[in-house]
Amino acid sequence: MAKKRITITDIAREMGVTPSTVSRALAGNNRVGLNTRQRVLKVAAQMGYQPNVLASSLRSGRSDTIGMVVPRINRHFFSHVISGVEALLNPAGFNLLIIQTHEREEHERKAFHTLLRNRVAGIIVSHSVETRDFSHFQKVIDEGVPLVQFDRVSGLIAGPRIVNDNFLGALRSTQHLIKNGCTRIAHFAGALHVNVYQERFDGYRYALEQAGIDFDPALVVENCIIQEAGMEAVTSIVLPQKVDGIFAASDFSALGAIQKLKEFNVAIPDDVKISGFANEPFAEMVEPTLTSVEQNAFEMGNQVAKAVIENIGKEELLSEEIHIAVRLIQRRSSVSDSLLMNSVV
Amino acid sequence: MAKKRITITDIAREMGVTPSTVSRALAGNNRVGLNTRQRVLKVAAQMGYQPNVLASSLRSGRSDTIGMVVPRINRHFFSHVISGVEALLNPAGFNLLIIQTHEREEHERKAFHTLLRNRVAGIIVSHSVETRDFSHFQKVIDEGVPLVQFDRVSGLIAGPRIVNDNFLGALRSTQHLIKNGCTRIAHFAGALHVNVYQERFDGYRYALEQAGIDFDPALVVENCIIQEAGMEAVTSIVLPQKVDGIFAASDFSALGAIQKLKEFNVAIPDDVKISGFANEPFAEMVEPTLTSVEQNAFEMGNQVAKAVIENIGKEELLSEEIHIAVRLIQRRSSVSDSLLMNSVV
DNA sequence: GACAAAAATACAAACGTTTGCACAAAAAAC
DNA sequence: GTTTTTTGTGCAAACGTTTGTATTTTTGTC
Repeated sequence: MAKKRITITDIAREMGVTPSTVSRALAGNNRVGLNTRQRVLKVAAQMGYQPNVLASSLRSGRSDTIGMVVPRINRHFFSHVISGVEALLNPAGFNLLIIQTHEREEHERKAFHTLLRNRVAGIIVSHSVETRDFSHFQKVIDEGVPLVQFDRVSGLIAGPRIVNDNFLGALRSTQHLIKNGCTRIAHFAGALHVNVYQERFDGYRYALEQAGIDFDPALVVENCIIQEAGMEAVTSIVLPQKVDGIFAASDFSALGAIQKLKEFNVAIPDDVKISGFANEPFAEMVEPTLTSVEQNAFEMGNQVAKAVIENIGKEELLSEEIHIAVRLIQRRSSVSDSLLMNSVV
Repeated sequence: MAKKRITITDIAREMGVTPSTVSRALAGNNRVGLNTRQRVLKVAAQMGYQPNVLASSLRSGRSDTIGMVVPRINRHFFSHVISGVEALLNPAGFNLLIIQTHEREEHERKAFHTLLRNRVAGIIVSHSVETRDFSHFQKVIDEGVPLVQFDRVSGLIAGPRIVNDNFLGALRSTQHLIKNGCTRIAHFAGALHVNVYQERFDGYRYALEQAGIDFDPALVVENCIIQEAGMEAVTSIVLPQKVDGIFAASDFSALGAIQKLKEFNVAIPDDVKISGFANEPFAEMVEPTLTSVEQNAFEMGNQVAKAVIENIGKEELLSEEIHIAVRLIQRRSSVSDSLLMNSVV
């Protein structure tokens, strides 16, 4: 395997200078003469030199790798945040080490260890749904590595937090159902110890309150974010409770509800109106198309990248919380009118 | 930032032994006494020691990081291959550095450079659709880094190739359309310089030939893999040419066709039968549900991981091509019969 | 108890960089 | 023409490990 790699010393020997000069030349240090610098660059290219990042980082104590820990990379939302992060980080000379936790707290802890052992310059994280103990987050900070949280964040941990405006999205979504005539609105909630689901729940309750509709706990389905749960909720809650609107904290459970309701020949949106959350790609493919709250994942990624870059080398993390605006996309699952148009609310 | 980290030397000093003993103890080397080894482990844990992978890799010349370069991480297929790779690689002590190319050859080249600079132990790649020049692949091999290609592979490059049985998938899919009565079958093809699309095209042609149906070049739409292209193809080819079946090399173009045909009130599957490729999640959400060829992405990931592990440290790459079986999933877009059932073909 | 063999540990160099400091040569100032 | 400043380069240590060899300690044998 590994053929002998060209090192800075090889170049130095070849040119009759010292490694330090070569190093400085490659780094663009202006303490080295212009023509030697150019010669070095030429020879390096000629010899096929590839800098050894390991040696460089070890000596300099700096790293150009940022770790990113997410529940899953194949979620529409997360993959777009990743793209947004890359879009700023790569031009800035950093690269991303992505690890998925598959929603397991244990994997999340392991991921943090791996990243710390690899001496990353910073860590970006959206925690797993299992995570309730955030001591590993604190450990990262204690090691002096900047930690940026996004989307699913814990308020107990210092540092930047980039979050969606879940409350407002939920509020607008529920208000939209009310405006369209719903009075018994069920909520498919997520795990309420996770901030995003708690906030969506809060938005839902606030909308009801504002409209003078009594909150009925019987209409809230907890842990209802996957397709199957949405289907079940139809038989267990939606039909028996004569629900006429569903605000789901997830497009997947909304999808399950649509499918199950169709089986029962319940008309959507005439009998039951539905809106989801996250605007998954399938939202405009399902029949009827699904009203949902779109999150600006790419923009969120940009803000995340900005935050992490800003905090590298800082003594103390700046603990700001940045809210990313969301917009409600109205589709056929909640509006019968064929004059329907997408509208930003 | 970076508080002082505990090193092996700190532990050694604390215990009154030398760093080499600590190193060997942590590595589980049996040249160090049992009780000192246990003492070292305890003290290390106590002091919160995190090994420095950079220093370790630099000295040992070994790395526990594998690079993976894919067009996009949010494609159903690729994200599942990634999971399959992780499933074997993580337990084996490796971690994955994932880089997406967004289908740009330039990004692919940069990704390779980044990985080589980081001295990864191996590289896994599925090339971008733009890539026609594979000199960067060769460079990786010349550097002595094992390169494993999967799905989209180039036959010009040595080393393991893990591929789907595209030919057979296309063959079965087209035969299925023929069996269900289609005689004028269009093919939505991809870029034919990419092996997967060429193979699907070949399978389509072979099926026609076997069935005694003349191949009509007018029914082949090149570069038709995205949704919009599928919609366009309906007006430009499908309707004017009185096509009664479509074998699409991509679920996305198949989806576009379904949507457009519905606009024209063409009955699916009665007037036109459609089958796609890749079994994207939306295939069973769209109306009518879409017949497609499922690829065993997770299994492919396993094979990829196996291949890369096997080839680390090898002098010469073993150039085997492994084919992963696919299966046709029959849905309503191609079968009117309500007695339809998923069948492995 | 002397001696060899085996086991445990220490020593020191190496991996490929970066970087503070020393130093020489050239340029500028007097 | 000497001194000062600037500019360019070299020297050598350091980053935190790993590892071949040397050395010490322990164990076993007679």
